[in-house]
Amino acid sequence: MSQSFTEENYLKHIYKLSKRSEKGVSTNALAERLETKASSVTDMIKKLAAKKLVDYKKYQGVTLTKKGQKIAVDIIRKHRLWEVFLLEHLGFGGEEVHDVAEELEHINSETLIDRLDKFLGHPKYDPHGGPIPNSEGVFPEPKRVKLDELEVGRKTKVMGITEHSDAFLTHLKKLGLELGAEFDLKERFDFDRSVEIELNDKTIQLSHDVAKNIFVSYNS
Amino acid sequence: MSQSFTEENYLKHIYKLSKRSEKGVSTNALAERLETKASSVTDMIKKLAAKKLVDYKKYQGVTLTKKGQKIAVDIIRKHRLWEVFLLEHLGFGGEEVHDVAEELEHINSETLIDRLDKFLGHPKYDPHGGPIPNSEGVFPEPKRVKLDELEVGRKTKVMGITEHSDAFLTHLKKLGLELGAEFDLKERFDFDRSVEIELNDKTIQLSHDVAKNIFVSYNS
DNA sequence: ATACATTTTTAGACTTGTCTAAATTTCATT
DNA sequence: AATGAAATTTAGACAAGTCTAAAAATGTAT
Ligand SMILES: [Mn+2]
Ligand SMILES: [Mn+2]
Ligand SMILES: [Mn+2]
Ligand SMILES: [Mn+2]
Repeated sequence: MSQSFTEENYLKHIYKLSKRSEKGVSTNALAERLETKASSVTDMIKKLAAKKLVDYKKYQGVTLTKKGQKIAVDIIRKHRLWEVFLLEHLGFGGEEVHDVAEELEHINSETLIDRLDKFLGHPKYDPHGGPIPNSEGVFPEPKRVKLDELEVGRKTKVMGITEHSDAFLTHLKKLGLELGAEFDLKERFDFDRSVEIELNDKTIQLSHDVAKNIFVSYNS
Repeated sequence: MSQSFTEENYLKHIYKLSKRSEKGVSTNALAERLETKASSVTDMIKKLAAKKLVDYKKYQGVTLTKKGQKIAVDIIRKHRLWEVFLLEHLGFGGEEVHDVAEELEHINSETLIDRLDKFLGHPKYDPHGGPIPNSEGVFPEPKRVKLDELEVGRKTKVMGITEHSDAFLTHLKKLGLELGAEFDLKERFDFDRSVEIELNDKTIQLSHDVAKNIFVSYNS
C-alpha cells in the first residue's frame, strides 16, 4: 500500500509529537503542527485508522501502529539523508535546507534512498544533530547530546547547533566554537547552569543559553 | 503562480508531442501518453487554458503559450539534471533512472536546481543524449545526432542509446560500441542505410536498425 | 452529398483533502 | 453534582482530478 504526501506528513508529525508524552497525540496539537484545521485532522485520522496506520478512539487522541511507525521513521530517514546531501554536497546553508527536504522526503524509491545513503557514506546524524535511522528503522545509539546535558569531564566535539540566528553564529565564531571544534567540559555551575570549557588551551565560560543550543558528540 | 504535479506533467507532454507536428496536440494523443482518458484531458486542458498556459479551441487540439512552454522546458531541465545525478553519482543503471526522475522533476526550488546544476558541472546533455536547457530555457547547440544521420567522414564518440533491450545491449558490447567508444564513420550505403565504421583499427558494418539507436557526438 | 466511424466534448458522479458552522464530549471549577 | 469553557467530532460544502456514458463535431468513403 502506498501513501500520499499528505498522509506521510501526518504520520511523521504524529510520530514527532508522540515522542514528548505518553498519551495519544491530540487533534489540536496535530492541527497546529500541520497548519490545518482540527476538523481536517479528524477526517484524516479516520482514514489512517481505516488503513491500520494509527490507533484511534474518539476524543482520546491517536498513536501510531507498528506499520504507521515504520512509515514515519522512514520519512525521517529520507528527510535527514537529503539534508546531509544538500548541506555537504550542494553547499546549502543550514536554514535553506529544511523546506526542500520537506518535499524530497516524499520521493518513493528504496533504490534511490539506499544509494543516496551509500553515496553519503552512511551518515548516522544529520548536521542539526538529528539521528538517522537505518533502513530497518533503527536509530543509532545516542552518543550525542546537548552541551547543556553533557557529563562534566568529557572530551567532546561540536556536531551541530539548534539556533541559527546571525547573532548566535557570530558569537560562536568569535569563541572559536565552530563545527568540528574539539574541547573538554571542565565544570558546570549549578547556580546558572553556565559551563567552563577548555578549547585550544584557553578556558572559556559559556552561559546556559549558549550551552543548550550546541550539540556535542562523545565516544563510547 | 504554482503548478501541481499533474499540471506539470500535462505541460511537459504537450511540449514533447508538439515537437513532432505543426498542428496542435490532439486530445487522444495526450490521453494515451498520460495513461488517462480523453475526457480527463479535455477537463485539464480547459484548466490550463484558463491559466493562460495553453491555447485551446474546441476540437482543434492544444498548443503551449510562451508561459506554458517555459514551464515545460523547466521540467525537462530538472528531469535531465536529476538523471545525470542519479547515473553519474549514485550509480544507477540506465533504465532505473527515468521513473525516479519523473518524480524529482517536480520538486520546486530554483536554488536546488541551480546548485545541482553547478554540482554536476553544468552538463549540456543527459546520458541518453537529451540536451539540457539552461535556466533561461535555452537548449545547447545540437552537436549531437543519431549515427543514422551523421555526416560521413566524421570522427565521433558514442554518447548514448535509444534502445535498451538486453539483446541490443549485448550486441553493442560484442561490437565494442560501449558508451564513450570513439570511431570514424567511413561510409553509408544508400541501399539499406547500413553504415561502415572504423573502431580500434577494425572495420565494422552496422545495420540501419543499429545505427538509428545510437547517439553520437562530434566537435564543432 | 450521405452515411458511418472516429474524435472530442459534455453531463453527472466519485475520491481526496480541505473548510465553516454546529453539535457533542471532556475537563476544570465550583 | 452542576456549569461553563475548551477540545473534538459531525454535517454539509467545495476544489482538484478522474471516470463512464452519452451527445456533438469532424473526417472518410463511397
Ligand atoms: Mn529538517
Ligand atoms: Mn513533507
Ligand atoms: Mn528520462
Ligand atoms: Mn513527472
